[in-house]
Amino acid sequence: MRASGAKAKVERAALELFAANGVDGVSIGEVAVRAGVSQGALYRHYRSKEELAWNLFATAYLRMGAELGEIRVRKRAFAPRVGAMVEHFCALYDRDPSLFRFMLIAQHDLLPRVRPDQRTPVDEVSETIEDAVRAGEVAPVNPLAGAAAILGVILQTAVFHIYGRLAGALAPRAAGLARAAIAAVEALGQGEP
Amino acid sequence: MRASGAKAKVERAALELFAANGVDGVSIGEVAVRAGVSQGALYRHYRSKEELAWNLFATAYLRMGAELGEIRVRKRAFAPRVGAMVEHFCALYDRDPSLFRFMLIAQHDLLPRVRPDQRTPVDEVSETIEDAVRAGEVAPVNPLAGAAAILGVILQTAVFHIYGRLAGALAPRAAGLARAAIAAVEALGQGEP
Amino acid sequence: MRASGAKAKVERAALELFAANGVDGVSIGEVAVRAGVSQGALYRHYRSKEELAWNLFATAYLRMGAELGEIRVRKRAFAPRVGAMVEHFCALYDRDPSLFRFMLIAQHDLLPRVRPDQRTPVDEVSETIEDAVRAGEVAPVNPLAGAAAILGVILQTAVFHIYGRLAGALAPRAAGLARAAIAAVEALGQGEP
Amino acid sequence: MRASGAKAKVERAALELFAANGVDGVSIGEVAVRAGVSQGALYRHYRSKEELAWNLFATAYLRMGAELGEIRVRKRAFAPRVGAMVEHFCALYDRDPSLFRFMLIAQHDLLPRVRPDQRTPVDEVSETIEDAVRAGEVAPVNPLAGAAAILGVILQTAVFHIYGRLAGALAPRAAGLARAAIAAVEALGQGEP
DNA sequence: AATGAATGAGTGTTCATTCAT
DNA sequence: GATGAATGAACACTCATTCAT
Repeated sequence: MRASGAKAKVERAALELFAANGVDGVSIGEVAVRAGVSQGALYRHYRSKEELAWNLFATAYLRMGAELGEIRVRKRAFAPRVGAMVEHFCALYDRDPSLFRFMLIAQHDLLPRVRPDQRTPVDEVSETIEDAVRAGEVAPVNPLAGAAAILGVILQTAVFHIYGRLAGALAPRAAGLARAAIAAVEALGQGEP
Repeated sequence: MRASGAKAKVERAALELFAANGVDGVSIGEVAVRAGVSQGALYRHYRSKEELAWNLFATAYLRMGAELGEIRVRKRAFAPRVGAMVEHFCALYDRDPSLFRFMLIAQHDLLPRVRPDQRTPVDEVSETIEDAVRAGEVAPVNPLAGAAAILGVILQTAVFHIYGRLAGALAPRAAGLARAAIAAVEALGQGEP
Repeated sequence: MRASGAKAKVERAALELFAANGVDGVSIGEVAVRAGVSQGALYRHYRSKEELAWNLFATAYLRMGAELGEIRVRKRAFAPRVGAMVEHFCALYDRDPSLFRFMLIAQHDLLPRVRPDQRTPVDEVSETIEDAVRAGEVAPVNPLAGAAAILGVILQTAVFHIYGRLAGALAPRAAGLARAAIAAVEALGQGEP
Repeated sequence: MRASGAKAKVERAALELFAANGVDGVSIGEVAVRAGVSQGALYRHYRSKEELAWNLFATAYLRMGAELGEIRVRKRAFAPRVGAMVEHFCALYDRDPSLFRFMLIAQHDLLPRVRPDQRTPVDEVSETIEDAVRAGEVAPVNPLAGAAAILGVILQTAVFHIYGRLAGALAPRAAGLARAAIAAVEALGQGEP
C-alpha cells in the first residue's frame, strides 16, 4: 500500500526537478533522492527515465485537452468558451506552476510522441474557432492560426511569469487575456478589404 | 583569417543540431563530425559546450534585440512599429528556421544568463508599448503584459509552423499577425468600464 | 509435501533457461516467471542463484557418475562397459537435451566446486580403462588420457547435435560411437614400437 | 602510435580474464585495469564488451580454420593431414592456453554468430574426412560425425589439461591423439556387416 | 594550429537479495 | 508460506574535456 505513495512521490519529485532543470538536466539519482526512494524503485513504476517524463507529460497534456473539451460542452458561445478556457489555464498555472513549466519546456521533446488520434489542447482550441466561424461569431480564419494566437497570448504570459517579468497570480489577468485572445482572433480574420 | 571559416562551420553545425535535438541531446562529437573538424579543434574556439551554446544564443538573441531597437528608431508610431517588428520576426523565421527553433528551445536554459543591462527583444517590445501608452496611442496597459501578448501571438505561430500545424512561409502571415498583436494589446488595456 | 511441486517447477524452469542462455544470461526474475512463482519464493528453496545452479549441476553430474558406476557393476568386460556407457549418455541426451546442454556449458564454472572425493563420470570412465588395462584387455594407457578420448567422442557429437550440425536422435549413433571410443583408446595405447 | 600497443594490451587482458572467468564474469573495469588503460579507452577500439569478445573469438576461430585449410593444401593424404592438424591444435594449446580455453568456453555464446559462409575448423576437418572417403582411404562415414570424433578426442584432452587432470605439454601427446582420432573415424565407418 | 587518442566522472539501468505484509 | 515492493551495489557505456604529438 506504500506503493502508490511512492509512485506519487516520485512523480512529484520528477515533475519539480524536470520543470526546474529540464529532463536532461536531472539525473535519476536526483529524482530518487528528492522522492525519498531508492534509484531502483523507480524502475518498478517506469521502464526508463524517458517513460517517466513522457508519462508525466502525456497525462498532464491530455488531461488539459480533456478539460478544455468539457468546457466546450458547458459553454456554447465563442466568448464564454474562450473566457473559461483562459481561466482554466490561469488556474492551472496558479495551482501548479511546476506542472505548467514542465509542459512548456518538455513539449519540444515530447509533443512528437502524441498520437494524432489523441485530443490535445490545440485540437480543442482550434475546434472552438471552427465552431465560432461556422456560427458566424467571428470572421473566417484559419482555425490553427487562430489557436496559435489564443494559446500564444496565454502561454507567453505564463512564460513571463516564470521568468519573473510578471508577478502575482495569473487568475486576475484572466479576463484581460481572454479579451486579448478574442480580439486577436477577430483581427486575424480581417484581411485588407 | 580563414580560421573563421572553421568557426562558422562549427557554429552552423551546432545550431542545426541543437535546434533539432536540444543542446543536451547533441554531443560535441556530433557537432565536430557535421562541421568537418576534429573534436579538439572545437576547444580552440570555445571553452566548453555550454559556452558554445550560450554564444550562439546570446548572439542571436541580442542581435534580434538590436534589430528591433533599430525598428523603433525608424518607425515612430505604434502600429507601424509593431508591423515592422512582426515582419522582422517572420523574415528571420523564414530565412533561418533552425536559428528560430534554437532560440525557442534554448531560452529555458539560457535566458537567465542574460545580464539585466542587456537590451533584449522583450525590452524593445515592452518599451514600444510604453511609448504608445505615453503617446496616448493605446489605453494604459502593463507594458510587459502587452509584450507577452505581442510576442505570444508571433512565437506561438512559429511554434505551430515548427510542429507542422501550419505550413508555408511565415511572411505572408505578417500583416494578420500584426493586426492580431495590436488588437490584443488594445483589448488588454480595456478593463471592465 | 506439495511444496516440492513448486521446487520442481523452479528447477525445470532454471534448467531450461540456463541451458539456453547460460547461468549469467538468465535473471532470477525470468526463472520465477517461467516457473510461475514469485521471485521471493525462490529464496525459500535456494540461498542464492549460484546455489540453485550448483545444485542443478551437482545433482545431474554426480547422478551421471553414479549411473556409470552401476554400469561398471553390471558389465565387467571393457567393450560392453563402454558400450553401455555410451548408450547411457545418448539416452540422457535424447531424453533431456536441456540437461545435457546445461552440464556442458556450466562445467566451466562449476566443475572446480566438485569435491575430490566425489565420484564423477570422469572417475568411472577412467577407472573403466584402468580395469581394462589391468585385465590386459587393452594396451597400457594413461587412464585419464583414455577417458578424455572416450568422453570427447561422445560429448563432441552431442555438441554437434546441439549446434545443428548433426540431426536426429543420438541413440542410433550409440553403437558407432562406442566402436569409435574403444578404437581411440586402443590406438592411444599403441606407441611407436 | 601508442594506439596499437593499447589495443594489443586490451586484447591480451580481455583474453586472459575471459578465459579464466567467462565473458559475463569479467567487467569492463577489470579488463581496463589489467590492460592499464582507462575504461573509456576500450570504447575507442570496440563498440561494446560483446563486440570485444566476439572479435577475439572470431579472429582466433577463423584463423584456426584458415590454418587447418593450409594444412589441407600441404598434406594430401588422410593420415598426414590429421596428424598435422592434431599437432597444430596441440601447438596452439601449448603456446596460448588462455586462447584455447577462451575458445572452448566462449563457443556456446558466440558460435551462432559465425556466418555460414565462413570457413571454420569444423569445415576443414569434415572436408578432410570427405576427401578421405572419396579417395577410399577410409570407409564411408558421415563427415560431420567423423569430425566430431576427431575434434572430440583433441578438445576433451585439452579440457582435461585445463582442469588439471592431465599435466605437461600437449605436444608430446599429439602422435597418440592423431592415432586415436584416425582409429575413431575408421571405427565409426564400420557398421555391423 | 590541429588532431584524435585517452581520460574519468557520471549516466541510466539491471538484478540478486531482503523483508514487511 | 508466499508475495512483490524496495534496496543498493554493480554494470556497461557516454561524453565533455585534456594533451601529447
